[in-house]
Amino acid sequence: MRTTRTQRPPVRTRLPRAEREERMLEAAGAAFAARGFHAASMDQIAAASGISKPMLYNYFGSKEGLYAAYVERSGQALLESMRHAAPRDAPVEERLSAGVLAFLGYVDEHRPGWSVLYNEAATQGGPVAAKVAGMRARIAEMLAQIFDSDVLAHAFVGAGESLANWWLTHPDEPKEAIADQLMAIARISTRV
Amino acid sequence: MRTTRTQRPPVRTRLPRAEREERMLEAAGAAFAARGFHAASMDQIAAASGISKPMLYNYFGSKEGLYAAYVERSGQALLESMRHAAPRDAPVEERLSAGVLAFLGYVDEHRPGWSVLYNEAATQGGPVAAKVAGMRARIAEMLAQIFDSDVLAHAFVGAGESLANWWLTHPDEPKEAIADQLMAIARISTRV
Amino acid sequence: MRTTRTQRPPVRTRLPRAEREERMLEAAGAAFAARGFHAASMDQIAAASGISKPMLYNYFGSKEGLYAAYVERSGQALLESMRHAAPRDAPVEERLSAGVLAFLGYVDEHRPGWSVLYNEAATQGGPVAAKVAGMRARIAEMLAQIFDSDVLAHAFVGAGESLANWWLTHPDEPKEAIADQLMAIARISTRV
Amino acid sequence: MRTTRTQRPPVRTRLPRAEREERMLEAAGAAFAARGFHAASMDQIAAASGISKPMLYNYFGSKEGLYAAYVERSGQALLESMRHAAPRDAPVEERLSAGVLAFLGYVDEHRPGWSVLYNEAATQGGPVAAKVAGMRARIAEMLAQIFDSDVLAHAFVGAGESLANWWLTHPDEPKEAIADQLMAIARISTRV
DNA sequence: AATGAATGAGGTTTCATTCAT
DNA sequence: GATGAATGAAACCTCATTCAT
Repeated sequence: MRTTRTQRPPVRTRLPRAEREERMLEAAGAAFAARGFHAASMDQIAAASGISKPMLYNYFGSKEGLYAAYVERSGQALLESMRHAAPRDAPVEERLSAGVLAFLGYVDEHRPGWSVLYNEAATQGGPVAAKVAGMRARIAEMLAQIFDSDVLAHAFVGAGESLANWWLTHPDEPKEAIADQLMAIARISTRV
Repeated sequence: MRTTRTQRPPVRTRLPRAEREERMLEAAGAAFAARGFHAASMDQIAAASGISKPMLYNYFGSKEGLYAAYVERSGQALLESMRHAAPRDAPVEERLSAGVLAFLGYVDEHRPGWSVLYNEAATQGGPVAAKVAGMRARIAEMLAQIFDSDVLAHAFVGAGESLANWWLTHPDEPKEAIADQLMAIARISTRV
Repeated sequence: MRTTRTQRPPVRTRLPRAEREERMLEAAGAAFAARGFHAASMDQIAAASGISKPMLYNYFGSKEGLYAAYVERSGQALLESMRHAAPRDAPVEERLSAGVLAFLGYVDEHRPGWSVLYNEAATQGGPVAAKVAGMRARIAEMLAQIFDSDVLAHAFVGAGESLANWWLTHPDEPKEAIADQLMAIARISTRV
Repeated sequence: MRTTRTQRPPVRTRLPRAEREERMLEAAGAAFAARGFHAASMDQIAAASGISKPMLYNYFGSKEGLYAAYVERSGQALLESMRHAAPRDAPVEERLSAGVLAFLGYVDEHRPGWSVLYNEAATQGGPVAAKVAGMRARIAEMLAQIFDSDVLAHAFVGAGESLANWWLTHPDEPKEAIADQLMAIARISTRV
């Protein structure tokens, strides 16, 4: 009447912690991107990841915790991919171009991640917004070194985000074309 | 039991319909801007506007209806202010400059409105998102005529939005300085 | 600023009280029959009767009052129509037959009335149920004089109600055929 | 904090699913019978069954679902009790008599169930009414085989229902007496 | 470690009823 | 007498969260 777990391991192998976490974050990202933070429900996420709700709470503490973890992971991945796009000692223009391409590549390959990051830009309040703002600031810093201007750097970030979103609804446009346009703006801006 | 505002209203002056609506929209805007659509509650909005919940429903039908009305009003106001910023027959650069200033002015004076418009840009789903997208598209069209390029127009919109948000956290910067930077980008972009 | 009503009568003639009441009851009956007491709303009834809600309250005091008035009127009309169906000094069988036909005639011509009377028969609680029970009791009494048995009288009432409802969903059957069947039961019952 | 019923349950014994369901249906039946579908509230039912509202929704999906489940259960129980009242190969009169007694027995022992079934006969609309109508039709069919007449069968059902209700307010009358009267009507009707 | 089952709290919405004119 | 406009109260339902196993 009660299952025994004494002797030989039962059939269902216990997943390693990392993979469990991965699955949860994946499901959470899909839900958050599709319906927004509030409209996504822990029930859905648990069901979609095939893992029970108490596990979600065990791993992430709360809905906000799960959200924060997902945002964190997405942000880190984006930063990482941009940072390693070109060697540090490459010429400025090459580094910028590689960064832009990396950015667009990330958006293309991690739509939910990008979607959540972008939407959360503005959701005032909460420590999550701060995290996103911080990440954006770090990107802006990277650019500010190039543009020599905070304002221009922010403008460039906004232009990139806007184009990325526009691109998502015009998928025929090749990634390189988008990147070229952005580079044109950048090239001129640096000369201002 | 409720305070009256004027001199000798016999008992409790019935507010004219327009003013009531105005109050509700004001409160709704504040709530939506501060907490987002889902997290804002009709209870809060009713309390903040000093009007009972059933009235909210009587005027706007549903939470979505109220939201839509607010987005509509904010969008129209922004468009209007940009459209009338300069005479139609003024030189292109002047018109653009006036539009940019009008845009920044609106953001400055209607933070909740801007906040809601900007945040809801991406909240997928719902007919409201469509409305916001439509409005953004109309702005982009206005610009596309100037830039001769959809892509550049969208990039410019994004740059403007991003700068507007950056500016909100750096209020010391004068509006005109921001506008100048945007104009610089625009000026060059048109020459590309 | 305030309408004057001093000299000549304004255009919209004031309805006489009786007709107003009639209209309200008509609309109320339709609503109660169609959706039941609780599901019917005063808003609908007011709208359907073309008279404002405060008038409803002025005339009937409350929703229950309106309901009671409608039930009362319907019950009286049914009783009346059965009572006057045949002269008091007619032979028993003729009186019964006439009563049965009058009953079916009422059901046919006043569906909402009948519907409300029949449905509310059992909705326990409230003084309205008592009124319906009373009316039914009076019909049963009329019959008890004929059948010499309370029990049979109630059985006959039930049979009649059930047939009436069955008939409503089989309108092709002529009224007289239904009446004949009922009479057959009655005829035998009296001889038991 | 909640009382436990048995001897040494460690803390708060988790009720088996079946019993929980049973309790909910019991409380629901009482509420529906006493106040009708609309007037009964989920809050009351939850409180009366000592189980939280979300559980009600978890088990039955909605108020209508709970209602449907209760009606279904009551109807099945009534049908079952009538069907098994006498062996299929018993003489007609014996079967009918046993059925009538079973019917009265059910009414006597399951007042709320009967009350709900009887009231819902007419509540127009909804899939629940259809279910009740179906059950009544099946009873009528059983009878139609005996009476050789749809009309008489329906009349008999009505007579039975009416007598059952009359009996509920005259509990001194022995069940067998009521059954005898019904049988008398039936006996004659079959001979018509 | 892992989960089915349970709930307090709060959400949107509607309704009968009543002012103030 | 007559009504548009207003509201307190309560309804159904859902969700993040946590026991008890």
